[in-house]
Amino acid sequence: MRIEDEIKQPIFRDEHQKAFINLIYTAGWLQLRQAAAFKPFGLTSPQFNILRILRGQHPLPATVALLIDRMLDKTSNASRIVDRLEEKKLVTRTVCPANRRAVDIRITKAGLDLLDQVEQTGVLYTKENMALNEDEMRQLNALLDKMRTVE
Amino acid sequence: MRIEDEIKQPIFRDEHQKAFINLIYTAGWLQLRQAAAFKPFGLTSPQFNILRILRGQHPLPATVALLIDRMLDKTSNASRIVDRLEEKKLVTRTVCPANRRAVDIRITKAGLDLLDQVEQTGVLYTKENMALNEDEMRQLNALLDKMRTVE
DNA sequence: TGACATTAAATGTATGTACATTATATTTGC
DNA sequence: GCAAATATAATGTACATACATTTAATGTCA
Repeated sequence: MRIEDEIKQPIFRDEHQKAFINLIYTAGWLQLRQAAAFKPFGLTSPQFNILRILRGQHPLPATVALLIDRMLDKTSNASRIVDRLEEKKLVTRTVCPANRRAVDIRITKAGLDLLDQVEQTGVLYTKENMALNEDEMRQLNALLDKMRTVE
Repeated sequence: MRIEDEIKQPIFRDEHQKAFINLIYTAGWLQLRQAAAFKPFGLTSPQFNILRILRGQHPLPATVALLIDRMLDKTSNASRIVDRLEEKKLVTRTVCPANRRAVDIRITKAGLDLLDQVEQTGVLYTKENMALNEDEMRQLNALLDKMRTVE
């Protein structure tokens, strides 16, 4: 369905305004689908993303600062998302011996297993979620990268 | 900056995964810029969007159901966003005389004036926020609309 | 060394998101 | 006319976002 019909706004000021709204709407649409896929596993999207970063570091630890650096949403509060993961015993938190201001965060066996489980359902980033072919995906990536080249 | 560098992930599984992450990242990037523009006026993005829908209806009222229907994020809680706008006296809420289950929501003069003020700064949906030309915007809109044609 | 700045994470507060439940009002079917 | 179903908005709860402040450890340099 075209964005005009999705939000019942027949006319946009220009293609810029329409692209802006279309982009935000489509990202929200994708995130809803992803959140629904995570739900049976008791995970939210940011929790899943942090687990993935920790697996990338494994068996080395990550600090909160490293998580923020790698996160999609850098303004979100990594500390509190790690709280939830720790409660679920998917990560551990220990004071870094080399620098006692920092905290070493590590993914547990249970965390690694849960990631595997989620990924085996194949719900992630797949063609089933996005009706574009390889070439269209490349065009989209190029447009998005270019869009952000302001200032 | 390419998405690879923005989130310091040099390799993606495929263009689909990259497009997924790029889309979510870029939407967040746009929303941050927009939120920063609204901040001097004491408005958040969802509050601004609801004011715009109400202006579109003005001088007719809108119900909560109509707001949800028109909102970009249909799962957000319109009732509570209207609470904030009412506290700031930018909208009024009265029980609909024709159907006392419904609530008539109207934008006030102060609300209309505030919208004008925000828009006169020219920060909205403009070329300054998105480094694509008219033709690229059209391509982007087409790709996004097509992307959502699954199921 | 000791005052001061800087770094790293946690905490506080307001708002929003996601989804379930509740409270009323209205509609429908008998 | 009245009980049950439905419609409409508000409320409750958990989590996340945005951003300011606090706490504690470390670095710097007179």
